[in-house]
Amino acid sequence: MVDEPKQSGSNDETIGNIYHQIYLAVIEQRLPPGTKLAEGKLAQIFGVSRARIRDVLARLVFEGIVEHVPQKGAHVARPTPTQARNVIEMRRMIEPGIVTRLISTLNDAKIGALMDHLEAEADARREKDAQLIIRLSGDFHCLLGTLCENEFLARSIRELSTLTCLMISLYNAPTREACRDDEHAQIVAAIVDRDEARASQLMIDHLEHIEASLMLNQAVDATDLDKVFASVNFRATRRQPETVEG
Amino acid sequence: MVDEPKQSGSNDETIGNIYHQIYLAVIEQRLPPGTKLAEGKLAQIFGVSRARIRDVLARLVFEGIVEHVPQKGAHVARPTPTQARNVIEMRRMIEPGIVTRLISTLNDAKIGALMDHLEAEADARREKDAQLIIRLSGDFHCLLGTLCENEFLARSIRELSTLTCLMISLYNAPTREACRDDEHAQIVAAIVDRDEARASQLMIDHLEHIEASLMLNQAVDATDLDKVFASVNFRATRRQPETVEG
DNA sequence: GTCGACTAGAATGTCAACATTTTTGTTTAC
DNA sequence: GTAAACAAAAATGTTGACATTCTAGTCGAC
Repeated sequence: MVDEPKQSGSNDETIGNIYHQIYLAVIEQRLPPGTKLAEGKLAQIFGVSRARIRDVLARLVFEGIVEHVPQKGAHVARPTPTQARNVIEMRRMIEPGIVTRLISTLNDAKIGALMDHLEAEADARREKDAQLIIRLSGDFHCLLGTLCENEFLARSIRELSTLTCLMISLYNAPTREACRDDEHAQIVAAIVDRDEARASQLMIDHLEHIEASLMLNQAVDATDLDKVFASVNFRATRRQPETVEG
Repeated sequence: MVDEPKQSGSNDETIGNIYHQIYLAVIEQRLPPGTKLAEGKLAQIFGVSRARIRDVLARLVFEGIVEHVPQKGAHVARPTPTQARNVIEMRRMIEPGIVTRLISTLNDAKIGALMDHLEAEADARREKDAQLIIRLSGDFHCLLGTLCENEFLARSIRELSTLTCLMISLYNAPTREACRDDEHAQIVAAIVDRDEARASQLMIDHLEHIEASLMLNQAVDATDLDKVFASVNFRATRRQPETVEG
């Protein structure tokens, strides 16, 4: 009669958990773009078989968070500048629609959820918890997607937000801040006022600020190392050859 | 030096091929919504191991074309009325954007591709090839997505178009036609004229015609059988109970 | 005749072992 | 000292077999 609690919960739960942990690690930049995700190591770390890890990686690949090259393995994705522009462009198309739809179905519970989130963001900013700030900034847009009660919109914005995190991690100018402090609060204010036009416009502005903060001109496309060390005079930085002989 | 051609091509190609064949079969309604997709049978049919079929099914599940219930297996998806409305709603958001972007990058090659497609659709209609008509109707929207040169938009509209096919298969009123004959041609005409406003409006009208042709009120949500026979007086249709006593 | 339990078959979930390819480290020739 | 060639190690790709779960068919009790 009584459900005997298995020590590790259902297996389906386990792989969802693994997915979430890797997902969070990518979002919070603990696994920077380009990081290799070796199946064997992950299997060892999470105490499951490689097949399970393979399923998780397949899902991450499908969502564009991870890139997979045959016989080479999986790596955290490195969106190209073109992809970055396309992500923002698509977000400009659907996010105004999301706020519009959210306003048309707004209720007290949703307003409460929005307020709670803003508070959490403010807290993270006060504590200067960089990882948390990044995560919550993305979560804000995911929350709007969830609250608008259209699962397809919600999934899309979630995937695009995640990619945006990777883009910021790759291309953000250190001097600028990708997410200005008060923009989310202003958007929420417009939503609560049920001012569709203002909310949509603020959202578009917000997305354009994000795009503007990215330095997409200096293409760091390739395998990293080539471009990173392209301007370094290799010989000059070595120690002088006087102590070395054959 | 010379590449020795393997008899069956690369394995990656093989699973892409299997995916495509199942995908086409779903689109063309040879595998109607709800059809069970047993791993073992598919493995036998395509001459590959079950693991390969599993990968293909996982991808179809990700795309929403196939539903998976633990311990029960995979079935061709049966979008609910709510899902159907949400799919159309999202399409209303992104497809005007797609035509706008397509117009801004239009060239002769793209116009040629659009014209070729219209011709193929007309041919299929002349030949009254129902399966081909359905497929090409969906392909039209995918083509717009591809031509607008934004991979994320292209993927989204491809997935949403596929789901729309399933929706039409489930909910289309037999008396109405989901895709009016000339609407695609009119949209293309507006695109070639570079008239963004008209093209967007025609696209929205087109999507609303599709939604209007669906009978989403009579919810056939559940496992099919329950609702289908809900209004049937079961006893009345049986033979009279004179031969039965307690 | 209906309902329930039981049993045989089939399908799914999982894993560990094997084959292939890539990468890394060492040796050898020039 | 450089560079190519070879060898060892690690990682990925793939498969077949086993365990568990669900389904369907049969049998027996009331």
